[in-house]
Amino acid sequence: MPRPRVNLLSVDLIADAAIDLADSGDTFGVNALARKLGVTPSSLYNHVDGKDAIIELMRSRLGARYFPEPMTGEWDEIVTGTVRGLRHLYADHPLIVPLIVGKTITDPGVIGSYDRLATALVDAGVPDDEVLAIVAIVDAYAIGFGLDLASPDEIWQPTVPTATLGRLITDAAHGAERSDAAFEIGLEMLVASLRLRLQSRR
Amino acid sequence: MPRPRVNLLSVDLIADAAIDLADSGDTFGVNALARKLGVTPSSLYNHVDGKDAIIELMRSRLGARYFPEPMTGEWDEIVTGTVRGLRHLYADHPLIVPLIVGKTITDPGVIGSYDRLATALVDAGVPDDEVLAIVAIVDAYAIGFGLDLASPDEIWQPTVPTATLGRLITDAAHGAERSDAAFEIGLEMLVASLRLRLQSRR
DNA sequence: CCGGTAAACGAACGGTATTCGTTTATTGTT
DNA sequence: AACAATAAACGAATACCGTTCGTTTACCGG
Repeated sequence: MPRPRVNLLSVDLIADAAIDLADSGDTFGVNALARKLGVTPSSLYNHVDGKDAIIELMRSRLGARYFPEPMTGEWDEIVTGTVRGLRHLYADHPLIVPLIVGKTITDPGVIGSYDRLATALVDAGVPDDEVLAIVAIVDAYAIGFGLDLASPDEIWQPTVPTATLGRLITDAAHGAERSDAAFEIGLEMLVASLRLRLQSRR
Repeated sequence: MPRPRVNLLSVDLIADAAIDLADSGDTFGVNALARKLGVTPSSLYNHVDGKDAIIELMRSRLGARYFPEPMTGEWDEIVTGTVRGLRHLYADHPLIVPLIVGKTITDPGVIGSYDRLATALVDAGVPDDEVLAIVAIVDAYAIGFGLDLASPDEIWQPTVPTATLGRLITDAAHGAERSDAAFEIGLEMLVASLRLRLQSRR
């Protein structure tokens, strides 16, 4: 097929299809993505730089979707807003997490979000050398709870009898709204701890 | 080469070499692992069930290495001990994290560790439907801080000017011991929050 | 009208994980 | 001691995967 009259692909189309593909549970890859788009794998390289670039594109697009505008307000509002946004993102797209974990973040929009969070913490009085750690905690907290909400029965798969875990796993499947409540309480605890930490530094 | 007089491979040899390979930063894979062991890829399948099984084996071996005996004591000692152990594990082997994240845990030893943690929390009075969430938080906290300690300058890679992040990243490289202090404080906060949560439930 | 750009394809390359059949050393049994 | 079964290595083959490159051809600007 030569160049078609109307383009079959675009960066946004690829990003959206990639997110759908990852969400579907089928193993993620360039070939599968091309198949889903009804296109040859090589065609994708006219629009995008390869697999890693596509993944970074997914991060960017989801970031824009869940953080349409910069967080504003007091530092604690920015923290809670960021954590809640991340939690929703990871909960809605849990299978994206293994793809992006450990990969370097380059997207300017996402970098900007973390930068604003870091700036807010610095402005609030958090010592420089703890800001990155706190940002990491915030991120980890959201990831942990997002996964917990979305896939409670797939993380552990006991093949031997357990004292507690097996029972909890079967019960937890029905506790999504309870997980929600626990998340809110945990978030409140997190922010309270940060407030405490700030006061002791002043 | 036929069957050699003395075995070239064993499950433990494979597991250790796999951990070394992942730690080295070279892209992890069965072929590369076989190369490192001076052996054909197919030979590995005489001892091991494939890539995922090897990864699960790494988790198991590292678990045994960092948690040689079951945690005992009060619930808060078990929590802090587990988090510290996980942190050391992830900090010493940060490149393992992307390999194991999102993959189902089947190793009996590792399952047992989580099971004992869950049991301790239940015994301490944590409501059933929050135990899994807390275990997930504990895990996420360790992962987040482990990565923070081991690779502070690779997580973010700003290509545009930032207000705060860029400066913090360059400074943070020299702050490993500060990260250590922040970790301990964060851990103390975590346990304090759990204690508070327990009291309010009684 | 014509030349350059760009978007698709198809073919090919090197790499990966995995399977299967083979050789042969070791072990256990009669 | 002879022999069968087991097991550990290899080599070849398979079916992918991500990526590159050359080719075709539609579109757009001068």
